[in-house]
Amino acid sequence: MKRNSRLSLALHTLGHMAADPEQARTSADIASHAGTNPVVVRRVLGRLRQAGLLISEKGHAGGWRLAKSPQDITLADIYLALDERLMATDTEDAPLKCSIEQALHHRMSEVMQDIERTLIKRLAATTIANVQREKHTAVSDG
Amino acid sequence: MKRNSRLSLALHTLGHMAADPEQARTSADIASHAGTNPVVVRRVLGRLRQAGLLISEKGHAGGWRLAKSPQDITLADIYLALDERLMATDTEDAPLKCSIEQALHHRMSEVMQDIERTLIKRLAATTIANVQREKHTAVSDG
DNA sequence: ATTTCATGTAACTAATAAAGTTTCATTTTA
DNA sequence: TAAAATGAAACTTTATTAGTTACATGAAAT
Repeated sequence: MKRNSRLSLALHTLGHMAADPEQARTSADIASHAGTNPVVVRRVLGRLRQAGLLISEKGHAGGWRLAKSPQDITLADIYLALDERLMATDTEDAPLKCSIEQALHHRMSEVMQDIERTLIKRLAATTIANVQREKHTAVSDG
Repeated sequence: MKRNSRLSLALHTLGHMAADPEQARTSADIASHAGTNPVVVRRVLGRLRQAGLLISEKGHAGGWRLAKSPQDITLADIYLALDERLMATDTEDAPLKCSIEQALHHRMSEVMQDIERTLIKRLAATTIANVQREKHTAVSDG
């Protein structure tokens, strides 16, 4: 338990959905397939719904479905929807007393922010449909 | 408490040391300046010592000192010494059952690893002496 | 030698965050 | 109206990190 597994769960679920976009899936089904709990699934997928990636429907034939075509969902969308951040540290917030401290922190933050922008650009280049397709041929670099 | 503050403590301490490299500092002094505990300081600085960035000496006039010139210590050295990793997730390890899961995870891992390499390159471009110098003029972008 | 002052380290406690669980209200459809 | 699904609140469990206590070790000063 513990270590952030939201990204794992999201990738797993969206991967399956991209392979068969029409089929609605219940939290219970997803949970049992992913080896976790329906409430955990609803928590994670709820974030993806808020980001406009998924649709959920209550009631009898309800469940979860992609909100748009697999070609229109990128890894960046998923990353951003989960609100993950690189390197959770005090680097950004915190009071910061000395100017000496400030200088190094400021530089580190600059680089981190820049890297995160680059990461998002890179992730935006891959859709969940892309990866699906490549799976059937061979997995090459990007 | 909690949130990873090792990087903060390391940057703070090395920043001061870069400004006055000769002076040895005790864990107690560093801790009181940083608002934490001597044992916590020894834990964090111990990693920097293992990485060859610091020297510690026991006994009377003992304490902590830079192991090399400030110009030879980069932000990458610090980052690597602390063994921080971008995005702590299950992305890498974990068993991975379906091939569908594997495809997305693999792609995500590829991008993350590539980004981390880029990050380290970027961090390697700044030494703690650099930042110190810039502090006295003005803090500009890099 | 002995005292003093420092690190090194082990073991424990406290706080925090995420996962897992229970429970129930709400909504939709058969 | 009953059944099946999500939504969400409240709670427990687990894992990680910071903080603390205690003491062994080593080096220097007296």
